[in-house]
Amino acid sequence: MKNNIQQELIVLVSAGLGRAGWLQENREAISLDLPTDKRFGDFTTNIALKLSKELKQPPRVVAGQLVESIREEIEKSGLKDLITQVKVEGAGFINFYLKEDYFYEELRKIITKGKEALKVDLGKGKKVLIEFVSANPTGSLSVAHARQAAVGDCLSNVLSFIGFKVSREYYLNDEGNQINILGRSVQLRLKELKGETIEFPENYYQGDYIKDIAKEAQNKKIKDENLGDFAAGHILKIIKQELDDFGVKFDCWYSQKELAKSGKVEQAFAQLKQKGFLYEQDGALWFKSTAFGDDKDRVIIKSDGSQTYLAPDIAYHQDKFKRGYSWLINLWGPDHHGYINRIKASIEAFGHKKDDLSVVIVQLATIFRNGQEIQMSTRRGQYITLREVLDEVGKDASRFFFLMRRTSSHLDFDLEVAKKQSSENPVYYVQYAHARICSILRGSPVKIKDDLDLSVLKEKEELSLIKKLLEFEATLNICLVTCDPYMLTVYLQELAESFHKFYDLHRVLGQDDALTGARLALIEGTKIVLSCGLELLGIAQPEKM
RNA sequence: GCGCCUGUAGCGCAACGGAUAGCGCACUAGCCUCCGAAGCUAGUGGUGCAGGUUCAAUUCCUGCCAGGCGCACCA
Repeated sequence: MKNNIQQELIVLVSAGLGRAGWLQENREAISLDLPTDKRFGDFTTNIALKLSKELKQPPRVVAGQLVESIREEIEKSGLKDLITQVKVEGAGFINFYLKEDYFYEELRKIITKGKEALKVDLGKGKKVLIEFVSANPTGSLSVAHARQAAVGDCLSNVLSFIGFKVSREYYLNDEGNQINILGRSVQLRLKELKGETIEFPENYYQGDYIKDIAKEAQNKKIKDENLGDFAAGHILKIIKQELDDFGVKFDCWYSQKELAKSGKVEQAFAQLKQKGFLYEQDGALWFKSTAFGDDKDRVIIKSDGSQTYLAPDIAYHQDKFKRGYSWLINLWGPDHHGYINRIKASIEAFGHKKDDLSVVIVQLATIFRNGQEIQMSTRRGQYITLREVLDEVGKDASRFFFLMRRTSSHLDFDLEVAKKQSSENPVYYVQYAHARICSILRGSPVKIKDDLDLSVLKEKEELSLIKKLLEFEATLNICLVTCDPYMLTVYLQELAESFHKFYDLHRVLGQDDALTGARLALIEGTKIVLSCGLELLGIAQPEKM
């Protein structure tokens, strides 16, 4: 839809450049954008500004000549009847003004084809693996995980909507140090249950849930050496339930323990060794990550013979590619940013491109309660959990909240404020628009006909609402390019605003049939886009609230 | 010390390098005999500091100031 006309306009500009004799091979791509200000046409290009230096002429002079060439090209093209004006404005922008018929036809596509009309195949079936959350099964999920879950799930939704074949994966650290410590923590609580006086080490897990697990282990007579696995399994069930309640489902839970058993780690080492990227020093085995731009080489087998965390992770990422994924996206916390170079080095060592892996750092959400920051410490069990946020704020509001900031930005979140202002949360603003539309549609005696005449929609608010609907596709593209779904939340607020403004000034029902019919179609189209956007966010689309 | 993130209105946040820097909360003044006032309209008020690149800088680069996070043969 819009992509098509955008492409056609770019061809026109390009032809205009050719006519003016300014077309060159190595010129950067012609950009044709939606103007930031709606008064400046429907599409705009700054190509004349870019060219002015090279041509040693003032921008407006260049633009003036170019616009003449473009006009001549338009006369010869199929767009002749759709374009009302092309003119130079501002510093030297060339702005295109489209006939309203174009927008009416695009709206008609949305109401006749529904959500299908909003789809555009940017992914072409490319297989992408999104790994996120991947929290150790040693305690309930924190708000940091909650934000990752919201972002990862929504990004997955968006990517599948635009034609990618997406798998959501959770890497499960179900063995190693942390699991051992977890097991010993339970063991100590067991001793405590038997009446022994214990001293609880600083680095052990201290939350009350450990005591609950200890009681259950006692009932089931779990042997000491199995306590770690038992506790991890127990906690994993809790985590799965928390994610489920948050509306996040994973396609695959990838077990580190299974990976270790499979021999894939050793195979990966053998390949790296063959390629000359491993060496021994100080009794340890090192990966030569500096060959790919890392600051220093990294140990993968310690001098005591055990593996570092990096070892299985190298094999894990290699295995992702072996499973047929050509694009990997990892959502990591900011504590992992130093880890990016070494893991990218590893995929390059196996012959993949650095950009085949996109690492998105999801910044922390800092939680306040009554203005007081809550310090996070998993081991002491002092942290706000996903569960608490869900219970206090609800799924829809909390998902929207986690998504409404750029993922790379910090998020401050006072639980008390969020609760108190919950009716003023932006999610309600968007949902309210949807419910309002449903209410009008319910009360309408008139039905939307396929052959209705939309050209009666001439009011400013009507046209800007239609144009806003057509920006949906560009919004999804921004989410793709930035690997960040937050722009969708911004867009939906703008769309809701555009609708509310229309609603306030113009009545839908009770007009003559032609106008009521057209306006019903307009709000039906708005409902479709709102509903689609909310669905991608994983948020309810209430018909009443 | 090194690396990453962030400095925009009283507070919380927007702005592919573009045109008059937007929105919510708060505050002020209005709008329901009429499709949902969880809404709309108007007003108040702003780019941390200093340079640089550019026709154009909130955006890119350098330095400084401030806040957050991370810098293991931990996971």
